[in-house]
Amino acid sequence: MAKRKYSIKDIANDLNISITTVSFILNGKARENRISEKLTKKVLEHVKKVGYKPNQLAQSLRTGKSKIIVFMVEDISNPFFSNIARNIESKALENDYKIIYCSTDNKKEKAQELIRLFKGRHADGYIITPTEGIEEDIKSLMSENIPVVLFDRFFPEVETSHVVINNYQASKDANLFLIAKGYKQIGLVTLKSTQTQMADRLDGYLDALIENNLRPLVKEVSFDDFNSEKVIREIEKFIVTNDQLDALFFTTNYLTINGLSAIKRLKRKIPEDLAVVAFDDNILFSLYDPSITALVQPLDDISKNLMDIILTQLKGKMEVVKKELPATLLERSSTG
Amino acid sequence: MAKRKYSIKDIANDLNISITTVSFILNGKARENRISEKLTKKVLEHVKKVGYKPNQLAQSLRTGKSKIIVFMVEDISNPFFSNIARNIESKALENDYKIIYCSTDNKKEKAQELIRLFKGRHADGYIITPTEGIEEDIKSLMSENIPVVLFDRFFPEVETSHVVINNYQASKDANLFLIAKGYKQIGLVTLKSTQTQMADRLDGYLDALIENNLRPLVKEVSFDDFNSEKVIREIEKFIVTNDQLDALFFTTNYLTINGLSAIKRLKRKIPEDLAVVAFDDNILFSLYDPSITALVQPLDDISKNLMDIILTQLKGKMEVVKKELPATLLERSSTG
DNA sequence: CTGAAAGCGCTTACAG
DNA sequence: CTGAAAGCGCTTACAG
Repeated sequence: MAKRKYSIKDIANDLNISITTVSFILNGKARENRISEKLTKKVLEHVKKVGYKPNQLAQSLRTGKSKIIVFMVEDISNPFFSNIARNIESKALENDYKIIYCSTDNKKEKAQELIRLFKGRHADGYIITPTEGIEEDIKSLMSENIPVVLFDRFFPEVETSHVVINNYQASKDANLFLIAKGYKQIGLVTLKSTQTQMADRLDGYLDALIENNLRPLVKEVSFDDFNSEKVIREIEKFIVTNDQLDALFFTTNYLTINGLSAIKRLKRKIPEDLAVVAFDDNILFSLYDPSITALVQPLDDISKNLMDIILTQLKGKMEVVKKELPATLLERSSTG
Repeated sequence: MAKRKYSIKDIANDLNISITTVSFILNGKARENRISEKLTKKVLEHVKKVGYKPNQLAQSLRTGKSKIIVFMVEDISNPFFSNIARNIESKALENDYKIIYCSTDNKKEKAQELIRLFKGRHADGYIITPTEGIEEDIKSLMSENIPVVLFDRFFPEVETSHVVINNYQASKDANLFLIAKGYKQIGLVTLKSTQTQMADRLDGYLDALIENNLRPLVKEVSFDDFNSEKVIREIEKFIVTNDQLDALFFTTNYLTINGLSAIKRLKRKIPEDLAVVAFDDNILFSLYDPSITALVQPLDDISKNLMDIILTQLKGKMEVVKKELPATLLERSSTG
């Protein structure tokens, strides 16, 4: 096993001072404890020379802080989440925090179990895409003054920090864009979900159509059926049974991908037979033939805001910050 | 802050026994310390009733184990890695381990810094896609008896457990397949790299061509230039200056994606003008028009083997296990 | 200016 | 069968 590590005690011994003094100096409390500049410098130099690193475990046990931030998302293998993961990881490391990730599969039970698990492990903070039904778990974290930031979606009735997209406006704008292009029968393919992001995307779509006296046509795919083949068939059926459709708006990445499969199988031409707009971008959409018009989420900006908020809270400023960032409509070839 | 947690001491108090006894029972050492069945049962029931969970931090400090496995990959936002991440995460959790991930960007310095960081944090084990030049760091971990498993690539001269793909054979087979299909001028687009996986893919290609008296034509994109636009242009140039090419074999996911962009810009038809085979699959390849023939890596199998090996080592059996798994050629439309 | 000592919550060698 | 005690490596209130 690893050799016994060089500890604060060894430093104290080497320098013939007490560990208290070493600890104060290491924690930047030399001044307030009126330790001489000379001694401070001497200790710091020695520490550097021997390459001493405090034992994080012991610090954690003593201070109750683990220097761990939990990044709990729906599915880490979804590029939207893994790209954000990538961004926050480096920022966390810079600030001496580690990120532990986990995937909930959007299942309430799994989310609750994970929160319980990490509470037991004294995680210092949480960045979460909440599943439905975990309001109480979030509240309980907050009542213990543990930093929490939600993203992608949130609970309107729970006062939490969050970073989301202007789902309503983005969705509405995308549909107004389709309408302006002359499309008259725009179908919506979305997930059966009461979560804010989905509700807002639906509302944006509905309002755009209603304001223009167009008839909404909504296909809700249920999340439990999240099996590609099944989803593809559901979308195929939706298209076939609504022959008047001339455009489709998909509310997520995955739905779009499955929708493209469906359209391909039905041999419908994009955009001649059917225009397509996707919520959320994907490398596939830029390379697809034709390329797919998409609402692009600002990944860097989302990541930056998430980390800013959680780091501020970790420093003890427990204010609630709510950010709504704009998605950008990137017009490509799938919309005529 | 969080209320003081219910500790082993409280249990001992509640039940009027010593913490030693509680600890033995909790750690399944009741039998060997000849603690009565009756008492054992009583303690276990009480523990369950009050919902006591041992403080992992204290256990870690005492035992020197952190229950953390580091998952250090090239880039967690690459779907190949995030899919494996997803798989190993659940298995780790089942076994009471957490996964901390980090991305090296394939940079030696970043990899070394991260290993140093996590050694300081007493990570229990490491799953790593090594960058070039970190042989000594890997050796140093192993010399301290810390479990390490490499994957995707490894150092032939360092005796480490690893899980890789049969890169040579897969690459050779894919090219033999192209040759059997009648392609005569097969170009290779690969990364400038001395790492095993790249070297083997190159060798497989070379042998397939040479055995069939065909002339190899290799384009090496340098990794530092890993900027999409630049890569696309390099590939465009490669295609244009080698007009006799009738097929391209790409050695990675990203190279293929950029290659498809290049081919599209040049308005070459796949497979009529140029056949395409990709090493590693991607959702894009199945939906692309035409769909792209790919060497599919067995993600589940890779993940399973990685976890099996590391968990065995974590249990103390420090044997070196080397796994080479087969990639499967999935024939689609891009190869005629 | 500086140090001895308590304590975070565990595990385990030792003693009985 | 069971318990008192040391110790993992820190931080910090208290005392001088």
